[in-house]
Amino acid sequence: MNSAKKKRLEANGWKVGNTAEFLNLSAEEAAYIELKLALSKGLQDLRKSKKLSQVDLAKRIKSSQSRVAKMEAADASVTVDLMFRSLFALGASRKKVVRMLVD
Amino acid sequence: MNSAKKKRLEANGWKVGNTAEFLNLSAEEAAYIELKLALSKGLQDLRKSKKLSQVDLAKRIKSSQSRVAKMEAADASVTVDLMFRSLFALGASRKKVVRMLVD
DNA sequence: TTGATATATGTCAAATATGACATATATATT
DNA sequence: AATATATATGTCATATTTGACATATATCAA
Repeated sequence: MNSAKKKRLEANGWKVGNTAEFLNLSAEEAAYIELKLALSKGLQDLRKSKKLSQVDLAKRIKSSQSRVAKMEAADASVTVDLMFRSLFALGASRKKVVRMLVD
Repeated sequence: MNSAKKKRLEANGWKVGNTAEFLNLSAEEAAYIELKLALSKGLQDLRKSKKLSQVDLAKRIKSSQSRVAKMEAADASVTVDLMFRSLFALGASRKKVVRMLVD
């Protein structure tokens, strides 16, 4: 957004900011959520590339289909811990996982 | 280790393998532990570079000195979740954290 | 449409991680 | 050596995460 449009919007009573500001997220919270999103995307991509259903993956990691769905949705109830473990269980190397995390 | 030495040791009843095998770690477990180790090192380095004590960091992340010590020791009782959060709380960007994870 | 298969969402008891605390052991500084 | 300050380690009640389950909603083929 250019500066002129920003000023115009602000003059009309709009607060202009990024997504984090909109959601009232601190920098830490935003970074954590971004991390989760990157992991959830990476996990889904990897699962699909292996032609596995969520049920298949759930069996492999000794979890349940619903939890896999939640991981892929970056649900607030799942930790990045479980997501890393799942990626490793799918055979992803650390290098590969790191590559998922760099923009 | 070369093949000849390996055979010699095996002839004497030694099992020859890498650290993961020695500790009976699966590839996933090994990757997870390596991740933790990288994070614990990165966390300690960052904290020290900011001249903060474990107590200082604990206050910032609303935890306790003992838990910070455990994070830096990659203790089994701490999750990588808390470690990522702590790094972000110290102002580390995702990019910076990722750099900690690439060997 | 109907049935089959995959994924999403809500709930909950059980499992695990957490901060707090006590206390041991380092590591300075005097 | 003595004192102060930092870090390590063990324990525990409480909080959070977990797998499991039920059930809703897609997605796709016949």
